[in-house]
Amino acid sequence: MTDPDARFDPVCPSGIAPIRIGDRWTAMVISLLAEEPLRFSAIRARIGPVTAKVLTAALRNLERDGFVTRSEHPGPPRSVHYGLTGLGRTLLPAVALAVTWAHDHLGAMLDAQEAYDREHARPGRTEPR
Amino acid sequence: MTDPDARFDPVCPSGIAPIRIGDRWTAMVISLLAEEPLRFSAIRARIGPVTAKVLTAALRNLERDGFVTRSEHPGPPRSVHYGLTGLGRTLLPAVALAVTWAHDHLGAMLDAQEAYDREHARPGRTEPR
DNA sequence: CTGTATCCTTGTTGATACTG
DNA sequence: CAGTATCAACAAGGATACAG
Repeated sequence: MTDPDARFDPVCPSGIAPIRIGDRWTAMVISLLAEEPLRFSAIRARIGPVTAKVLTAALRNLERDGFVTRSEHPGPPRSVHYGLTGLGRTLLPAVALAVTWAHDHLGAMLDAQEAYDREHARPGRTEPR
Repeated sequence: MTDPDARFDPVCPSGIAPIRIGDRWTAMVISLLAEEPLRFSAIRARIGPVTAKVLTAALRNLERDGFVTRSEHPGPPRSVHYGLTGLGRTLLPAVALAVTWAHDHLGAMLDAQEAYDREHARPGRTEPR
């Protein structure tokens, strides 16, 4: 909330969390737009490593589902603003729950995975990979 | 709760809902096991159209994540029982939220999609596809 | 600046056949 | 009964180049 740019990892740090909202970038976009409407380049800058093509696809799906609005402001240079709709806001509790779950239980899940892998990776051999 | 077999569609009716828990069958499996531990064939019968391979993969992932336990009872015929762990139960609120969201807002989302498709499908031509 | 057009890699889901 | 082994089909995600 204090950084102007590129911070992020609340939900699905690389997609490891079991609770997902839409595709890979949907939850982040919804989180960002919940605070304030943003233009394409602002969203992209804050999310970080996402190509224009993929972010465009995510925003198109969001728009098609009725979760975000898209408004063009002619230029040049032109700008396109995206904002959350009321329907889009109904997803915020789900995003919040995903974040809370990850905060509370992701570590336990990762530990369980490690234990499982240790136990099921060729019994008798201690070297992983 | 009264049917012994094959009923289902609470979460992700075909994967259209935007909130997903794990892979395609994870939410259903968790919902089923929340009521009572079940054996492989029972899970499969209740879910319906899922192949043994895919259900096995889902259960393996669930086990690896520490969400379900797997206990073998030698036969023949043998049986393998699956049950929810405490960590697995932490996902129940997420499943419940997904079901509630779908109940409350899936219709609006579907309507938005229809409207979007109607508007963006070749303006001037009324024929879809 | 805000995308679109290709091409490519990877992951997910499933059908089918077979095994302890 | 409870899986495993293969093979096939498809969608998601991304790199790169280009366009309005």
